[in-house]
Amino acid sequence: MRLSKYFLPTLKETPSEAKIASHRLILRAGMVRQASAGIYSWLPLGLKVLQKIEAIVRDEQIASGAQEILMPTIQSADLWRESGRYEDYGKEMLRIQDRHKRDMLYGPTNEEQITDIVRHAIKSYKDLPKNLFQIQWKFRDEIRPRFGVMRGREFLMKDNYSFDLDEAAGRHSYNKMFLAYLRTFARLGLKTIPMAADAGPIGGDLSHEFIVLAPTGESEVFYHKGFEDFDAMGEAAVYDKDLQPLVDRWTSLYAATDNKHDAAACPVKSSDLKTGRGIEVGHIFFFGTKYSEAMGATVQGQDGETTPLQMGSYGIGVSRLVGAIIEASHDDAGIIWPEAVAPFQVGLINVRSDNEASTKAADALYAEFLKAGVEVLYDDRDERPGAKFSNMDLIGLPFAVTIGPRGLETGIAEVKNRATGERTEIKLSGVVKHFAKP
RNA sequence: CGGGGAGUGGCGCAGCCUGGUAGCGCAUCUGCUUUGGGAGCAGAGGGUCGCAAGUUCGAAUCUUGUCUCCCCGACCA
Repeated sequence: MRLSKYFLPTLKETPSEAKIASHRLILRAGMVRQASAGIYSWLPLGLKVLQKIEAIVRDEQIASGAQEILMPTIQSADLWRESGRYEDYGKEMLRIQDRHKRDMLYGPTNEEQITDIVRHAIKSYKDLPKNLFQIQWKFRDEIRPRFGVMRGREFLMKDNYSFDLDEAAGRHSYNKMFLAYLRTFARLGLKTIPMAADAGPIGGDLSHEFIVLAPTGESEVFYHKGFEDFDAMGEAAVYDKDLQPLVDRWTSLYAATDNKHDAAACPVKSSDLKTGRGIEVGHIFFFGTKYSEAMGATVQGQDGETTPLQMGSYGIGVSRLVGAIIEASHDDAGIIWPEAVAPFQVGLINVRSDNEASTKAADALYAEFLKAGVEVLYDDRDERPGAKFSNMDLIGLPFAVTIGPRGLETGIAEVKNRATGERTEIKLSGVVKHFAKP
């Protein structure tokens, strides 16, 4: 993409309302624009990142055996009356009426809806297990939205729901998601710690939160230093074996957020206890028959008996992850994207767009990048070098390739690693090869 | 929902106390000079001062109402 044609409204100055790094940076980098409190439009650069995160989340869901569906954002109040949550959910739920004065709502989550789908379609134990997921916009009318995209009212969420015949099978489904979440966040370049959690309004007795460690996270977290040696990517994606030992290992060490942590009662000796800051990006629940009983979602077992489905639900805050990743990875100059979610892999800078040789070389390199299938953002604008460098640092592409008359004298380009700041000189002929995926 | 703060050009702000018809920096446009870390000079365009009512000869400025946004707290993917 040529920057001269790209819609990328970056800001030199920081909007006054943004107090935390990720909020400041998504605005400055031209990724989003606030529409109203807690509601954002996604601009090209931001949407690209959102979609990359979405793709990884989707990939790991599918790898775990889940199947993708898409449910509506607007739901009927009647379904929620069946589960009793229409009354219980409170003001967080946005309630609306259609032209016939029917009560509707903008879904804050979809347990009722999925249960309705499944109870009509699944009648036999032979249809189980099933795990269905969607990546869909949700709306929760937060008392106080803040932190930009990290705590919006409208947000993109991956939610999925497992259905099993008995509790043991349900726990296996739960464990699958536990593993899938560890892998998902690791692929996104994040260090996460699972923590035992209250089930909250969704209900149930088995629940874990996944907390991303970020120096500017919203809550303080306490965890056993042993977590630092755990490697989520090392967990092979084998889902049909017994996953309990793996889950046990990841949950054997102490971890708690500040509202749960009691320094006096903490079982970990202080030399083993680490503190940091974190952001909740995922939450999984196993709640058994809470909804299936209330809504009559049952199957016949092998013995002919009718039993309610064992269910779990699992969420990942996809749009929140955009903010969380930035909180975990930025510096004074701007964002530092992990390669897996970077909107472009490489930024190409022509420092002297008035210089014929420089422009020719940069144009040629750009064409070569495109041909090699490397995602490249080419700053071909007639701007001063300083403006181009600063802008490139701000939007945080993993690598910046600089072409200018000075390097052309010896036939080299400068490649800068955004994360490390390291600069290397590479022969022009070898630049694209350096980035092309084999 | 409790407490605090702010709405003046795309962004950041001054002006308000003490009413007299709107200003600064950045950005934008034109021209010239410049060009390896957010250039310089000259010129130009752009504002119902959140909205509504009121006081007044006259309101960005005073009064009342209202809407929106932000920050701190309790709650949340």
